[in-house]
Amino acid sequence: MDSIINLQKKIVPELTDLLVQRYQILRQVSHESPIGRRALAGKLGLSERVLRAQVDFLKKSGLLAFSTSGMSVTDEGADILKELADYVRKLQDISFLEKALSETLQIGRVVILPGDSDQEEVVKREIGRTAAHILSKLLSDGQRHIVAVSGGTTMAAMAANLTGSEPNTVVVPARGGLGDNVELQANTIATVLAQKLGASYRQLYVPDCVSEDILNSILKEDVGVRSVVDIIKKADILVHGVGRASDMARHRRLAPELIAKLEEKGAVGEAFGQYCALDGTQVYMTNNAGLMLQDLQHIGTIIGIAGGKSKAAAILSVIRASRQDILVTDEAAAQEMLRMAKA
Amino acid sequence: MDSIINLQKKIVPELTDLLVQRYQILRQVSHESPIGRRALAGKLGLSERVLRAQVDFLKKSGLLAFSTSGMSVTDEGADILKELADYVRKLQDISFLEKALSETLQIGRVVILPGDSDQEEVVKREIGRTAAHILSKLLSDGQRHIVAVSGGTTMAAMAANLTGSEPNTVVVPARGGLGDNVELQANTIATVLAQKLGASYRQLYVPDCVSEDILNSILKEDVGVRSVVDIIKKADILVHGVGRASDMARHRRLAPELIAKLEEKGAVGEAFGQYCALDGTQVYMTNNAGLMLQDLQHIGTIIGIAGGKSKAAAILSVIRASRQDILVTDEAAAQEMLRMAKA
DNA sequence: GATTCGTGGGACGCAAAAAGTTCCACGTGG
DNA sequence: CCACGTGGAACTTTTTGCGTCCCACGAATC
Repeated sequence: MDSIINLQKKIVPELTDLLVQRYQILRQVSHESPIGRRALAGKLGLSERVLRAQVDFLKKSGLLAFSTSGMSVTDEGADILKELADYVRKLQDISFLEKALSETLQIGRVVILPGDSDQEEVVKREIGRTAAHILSKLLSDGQRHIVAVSGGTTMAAMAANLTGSEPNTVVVPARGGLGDNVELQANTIATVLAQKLGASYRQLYVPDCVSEDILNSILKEDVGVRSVVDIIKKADILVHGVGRASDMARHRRLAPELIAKLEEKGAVGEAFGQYCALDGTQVYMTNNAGLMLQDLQHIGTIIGIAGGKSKAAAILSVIRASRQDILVTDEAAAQEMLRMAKA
Repeated sequence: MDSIINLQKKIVPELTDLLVQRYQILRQVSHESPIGRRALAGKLGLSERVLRAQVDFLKKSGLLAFSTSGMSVTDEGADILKELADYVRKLQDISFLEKALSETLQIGRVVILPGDSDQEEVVKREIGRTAAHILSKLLSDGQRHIVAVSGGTTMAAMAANLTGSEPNTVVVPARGGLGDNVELQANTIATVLAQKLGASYRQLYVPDCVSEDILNSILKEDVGVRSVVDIIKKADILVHGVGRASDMARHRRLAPELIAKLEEKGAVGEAFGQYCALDGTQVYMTNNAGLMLQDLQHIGTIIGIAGGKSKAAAILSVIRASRQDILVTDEAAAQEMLRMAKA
């Protein structure tokens, strides 16, 4: 049942509005019958003409009956209305979720894709594709942009789906490298993204887990790293994924005592090197070059992309710790976050 | 799942064509990729422009990818296509059924409504409503029509749903009265129908089960009956229901020996007084005034309306026995009839 | 009993979207 | 090197959607 709804949203998205509109008309009529066109149009905020088109259809379908005193729903219409209720709720839940999340968490724009990334791999792809679309729109204003990106599977999904022609844009990693899987490193993502966009890119080769002294000396002496860091600090768009703190700590092979410390302080989420607790406090930041928390306020647009019920706490912590302008996530994460935020 | 499909067919039927079209495009591309617009449009019998609109949409949705050698489906498109297959099959089954039945039984037009009248009362209503719509269209050509109707619940459902303004039309019962339930008699149906249409009507008061002698004397002496019969013989539209032979025989309270004879000869279906066997032979005809089998060939349009899996054999027998121009039935009956016709 | 209000139905006309048509630059394969 | 089929785009025609106004009619109120 859910799969059908998602399928339809994908293949005939224009149906949703129409269906919801007809449902609303039917419902309104059932509550206020008999009611005339003009009054109904007023109630629903529709023009009389556009309402008439729908009403004529519903009449032709035998769901509405007309009398001299106005229209009312037929028996069949009442049956349909009852069945339709569930369906529309499912269909609408998402836009409702988007609004609720946007208001609760003070995020300018929330986009939610149906499903759960944890369960269906395709949802993560969908998040990536949607984020790609949003980024693409942002970049297409003709101005020069500096885009900072993080790593991760979701970010990779975004990069894979991006196309465009933005020769003025520069793509940089938000922070220095992150071990293991090359394909998911910020540097790699930045490269792929830049190539897809026809943009230029700069890379930042700073290993993780270096001591502060070594890092400082690199920053001082390595003019290549210096110049890239300077560009990063001037980024006006930041796109980042979100990881679960425990996963990321293990992934980065942090020292056991550090992991213990993170746990103790309640770190649940991680984004571009900063570890956050559920209440939004920053618990720890990896010792690396690139964007710092204090840099975020100067960035024009911060886009977070992450999904899956298991990541809800992580996403929430990151949102609370930093600012967030656009969030692209999935239904499962959104519902869980809303539940947590209320508690 | 089925309920959603029916719901959508009812509330947003215009989606169906669109969805099927997009599905067909996706499928065709997946089979012949890479393929270009023109070739694809040719294959699908679409104009290039209308195909392009759909193709652009599918591209925007990330289901189709374009290269210099043509278009092909993306991974996501392939997933969608797979899921879509079941769905479209369900959606299309009916139009497929309509075509198959129309060809197999040599009926000009077959209209099938989803569901089973035996199971859901609402389906019978739907059949009536659809038939009403068709009749209404037929009558609205401004010409003078004589409409002959039979009795039965489905016919009553049709009459209930009819509206129009056809003062030139005359409605008559196809044959003489049929005992018991007044509301379902042909005379009553004709009256209701005429009133709903704003048409005039004539009634035929001839009791069932009279001897041939009495019938003949009535026809000779009763000038009222004579004149109505003359009108009936000139009918250009016949709308009739179909009954199961055994039900009708019991309903008409035929003599036990006659019932036995009917059974022996394999009567399964009944329509306006004629009993038919499954192979299309006419087994028996009630002794009454009105339309005879030989009159049917002079009638312009014969519309049969009946549904329910249990009536499949009856409908099939009647179709084979007489001519049928339009058949309105339901999915269950249609499937069963097709199965029988193949066997 | 007259009047006024709201009803559904219908008609006109403009604007925007859809669809038909045609052209062109380009990559591919012979 | 050329012919062919491609995608992209521009232009024109047609259709449709929708705003607007009007009318006949029944009901309720005065």
